[in-house]
Amino acid sequence: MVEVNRLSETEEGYVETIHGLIREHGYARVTDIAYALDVKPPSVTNMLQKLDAQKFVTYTRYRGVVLTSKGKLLAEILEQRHQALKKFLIMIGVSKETAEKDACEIEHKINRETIGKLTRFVEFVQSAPETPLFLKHFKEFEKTGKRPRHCKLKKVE
Amino acid sequence: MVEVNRLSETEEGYVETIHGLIREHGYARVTDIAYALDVKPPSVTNMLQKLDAQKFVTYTRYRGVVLTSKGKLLAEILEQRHQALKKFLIMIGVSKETAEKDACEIEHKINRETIGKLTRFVEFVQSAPETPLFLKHFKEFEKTGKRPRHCKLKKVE
DNA sequence: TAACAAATTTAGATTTAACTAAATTTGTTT
DNA sequence: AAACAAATTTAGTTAAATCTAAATTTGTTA
Repeated sequence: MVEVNRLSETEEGYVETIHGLIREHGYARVTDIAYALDVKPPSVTNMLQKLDAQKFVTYTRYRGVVLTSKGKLLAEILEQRHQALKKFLIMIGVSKETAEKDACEIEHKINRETIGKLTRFVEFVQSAPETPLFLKHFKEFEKTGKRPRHCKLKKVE
Repeated sequence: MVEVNRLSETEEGYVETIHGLIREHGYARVTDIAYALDVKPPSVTNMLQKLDAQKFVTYTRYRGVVLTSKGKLLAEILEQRHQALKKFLIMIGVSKETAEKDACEIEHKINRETIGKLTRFVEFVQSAPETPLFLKHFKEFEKTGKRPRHCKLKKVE
């Protein structure tokens, strides 16, 4: 696994947003980054200069930004974290909107160990041939407040 | 459910720490808060003044701090969040140390909806008479990288 | 091509939460 | 009680990330 210097939460947010915009529109303008992050354009310019100094992006005044390979690597790691978190939250019944928001916040805070476990947990559940029983039971538990009567089960054959 | 003004992550951390120290030692000194949060004493004094202004604590110069009922309420909510998160992380195999650290970070970020689901999920799992199958299977999956062969199960009787 | 509008950048201010160094208060010890 | 050490507070600085207002650049349109 490759290491990338730890950035501030805010810096990571910019890298992620730039990555997302480029993926969706082919480019990332100052105005669009500002809109996506709900900040004003001067704040974006400021941060682009910082990220350029750290070689996460290549920034040319008045022209635009692209991610360096270092930036792309970081963006991909963040994307993976984001997806794992979001999938997990949706899995336990959090709404898509909240899952999206919370994944955004949490992904910058969480340790490698935790994100690793969570990723594998999501893989585990998603690799199941059908919705695992425990999730069905959890839904039931949520509705009724009661744990479904312990299902006595036995392996066939 | 009662509402408490949303504080900054930092402010919440102070309230929580003060609560913890009082619970454990009966009082919370500036020096101890500073040590617990890994900041210097002047930073603590500064924050105590802010938290007092917002009525989360009662602070008397040179004398000490106590939580107001508003502060206690917030601390209890944070404590619940913290415990739910920590339990969940430990449940999926994160080490106690990392679980503690990450719970600390995440608890200030997460939406009410998410923490609600997570809390109920933890309750659900912990109310099981024994370690649920899916957790055993997940452990297996972690070790071998493979999902345990779909266990064909059938209800007894 | 000159003028204009939109986008971007610069300059400088603000806020939050930290810090250091110096001053003050408290409590203990002689 | 005086002196001293430890704890706390004050004063003033710093850094990160934001903002507004004003200046600059770009690209389009008359």
